[in-house]
Amino acid sequence: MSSLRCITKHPTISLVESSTTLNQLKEIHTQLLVNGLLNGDDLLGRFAASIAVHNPNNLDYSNQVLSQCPNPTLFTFNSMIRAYSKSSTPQKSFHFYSRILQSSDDLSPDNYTFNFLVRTCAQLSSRETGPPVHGAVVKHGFENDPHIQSGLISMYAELGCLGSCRRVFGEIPEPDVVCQTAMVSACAKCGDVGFAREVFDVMPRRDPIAWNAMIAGYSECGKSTEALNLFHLMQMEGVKVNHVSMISVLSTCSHLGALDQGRWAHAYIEKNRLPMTLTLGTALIDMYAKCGDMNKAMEVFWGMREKNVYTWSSAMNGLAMNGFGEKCLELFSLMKQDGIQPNEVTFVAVLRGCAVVGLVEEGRDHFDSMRRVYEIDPQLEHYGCMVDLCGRAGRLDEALDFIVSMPVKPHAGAWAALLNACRMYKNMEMGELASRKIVELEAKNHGAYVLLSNIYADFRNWDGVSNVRQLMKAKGVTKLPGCTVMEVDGEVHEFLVGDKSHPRYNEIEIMLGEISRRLKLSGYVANTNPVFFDIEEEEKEDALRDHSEKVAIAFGLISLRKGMPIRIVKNLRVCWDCHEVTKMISKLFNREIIVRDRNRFHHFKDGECSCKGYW
DNA sequence: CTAGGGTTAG
Repeated sequence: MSSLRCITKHPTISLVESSTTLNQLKEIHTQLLVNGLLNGDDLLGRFAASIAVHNPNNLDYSNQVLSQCPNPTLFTFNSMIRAYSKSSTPQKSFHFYSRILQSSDDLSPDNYTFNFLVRTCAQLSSRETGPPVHGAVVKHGFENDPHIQSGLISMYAELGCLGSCRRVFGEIPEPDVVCQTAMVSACAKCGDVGFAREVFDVMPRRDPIAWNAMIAGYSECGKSTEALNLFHLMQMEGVKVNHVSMISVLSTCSHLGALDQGRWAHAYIEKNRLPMTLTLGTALIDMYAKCGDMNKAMEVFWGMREKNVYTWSSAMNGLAMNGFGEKCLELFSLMKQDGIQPNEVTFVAVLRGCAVVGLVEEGRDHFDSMRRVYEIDPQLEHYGCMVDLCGRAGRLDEALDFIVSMPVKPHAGAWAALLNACRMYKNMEMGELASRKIVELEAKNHGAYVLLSNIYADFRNWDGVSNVRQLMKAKGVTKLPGCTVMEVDGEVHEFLVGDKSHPRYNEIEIMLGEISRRLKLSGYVANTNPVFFDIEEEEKEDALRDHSEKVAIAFGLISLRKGMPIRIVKNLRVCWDCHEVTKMISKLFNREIIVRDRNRFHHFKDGECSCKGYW
């Protein structure tokens, strides 16, 4: 009786929500059929639409209901297009678009249809469908609809067509704040963050979303300083900061490895009681992980009520990067127990976790399970991880087998992983092969030349060393200057290799002297030895003591209170000599030193490093 | 009853 009343007033359909179970849907469906109300009022069509929009997990069921509908309305088809535009198979939207065009009821697509269809194209990131749909928009006369205009701008940004974004935007006589924000975001996504800023600067009204778009744009382009500056400007102008703003701020801190600023952001979120959403929590985990504070990252992780594949993958990747391979694999088990489906990014973390612990067989099993159990085709990255995994364990032939077995042409990264292993395990022939391959792919890959030169030096093959140098000169290979960044009391200090311009350089120099004195006392052989000289890695300077990380560590020793760990971020890989020296400093000065290099973390303590000598 | 811009992992 009560259900009948519900149906006559139609609220049964609006009862469909995301938590409605399939059984409940079936119950409602049965009531609709039993009560014979399906005729005349298009209840079934509305029911199908309602499922599609509010309960997209049951899109199949929605289709089933739709199939019992003799003459679905435009409303129903539009709802289906909308649902599929957000699904994992957006291309199915076009099926319903065709049904509109071919309908015997003379249905004609309206502004809603195109709005959703444009989103489908953005989702598909397809240059085949995007422009024709834009054409259809114009043909049907909807090109002046602001909803569709903003959608088109986002769509062309997905396609990487900045020119088209500008054309669409330019044809809007008086773009509103939404279209302007879409344009800011689009320009940044296409790499022209300068133009994004121009659009942003001339906006007559900037709401918090516009600010967030601009900050995120800087953040994505790696313009960290600009991102943080704009965030501060946003606060000074009294614009309401929300949790989305903080996601970009945290992401910037992750990028910089700026723990102090990251902690400040965390405190700001709590002080202002911003909602701790799933995304924000994940950004926090990533920030702590990329700043080397894995304890704090896991504290946040365990405190989160809800976790998705991003949350798990961030934590797992953080554990692997920080050298906690077993923990990473434990987390993987827990994730599966929790019923979260791993994806290709999760497997990058899993394989890295295996690599840092040297679990070759387990890594192989996980790699095989990708396709077999999860139907994920391994990508270049996964093959690269396998090469690294085998290579680290000294199984160079197996590593090479993985490269040979790649379904596509191996990328430089795979060969680089092999080359690194060749350096560690002193295999000159394979090292030569690997570096030749890298240089074929990337003629100016500085790291490849340096590693090869290191291998030759290991073999006292000075002709080889000299040939590599000549080759580099002939090809005009330039090196990226080594650079180390560290925070002291929230202030960022940058040290370039050989740069003595720091205001406290005199004190730093005294400390560098003190460091070498203590090193010598403890038996460290100064690196004037020509063998050491040639074993340096990505950097080549006359005096190894000028390597930026050493200068930064010296500055840390004089500027950070006793007991405070020294945290530094280096743009290149740490060189062998610096690694040795840092191990000893951690012991001699009783300091924890945490170094993030281009690939991973090194946690130095009591003369040991978490990477156990392989990086 | 179906619309628009900002947000996380490699």
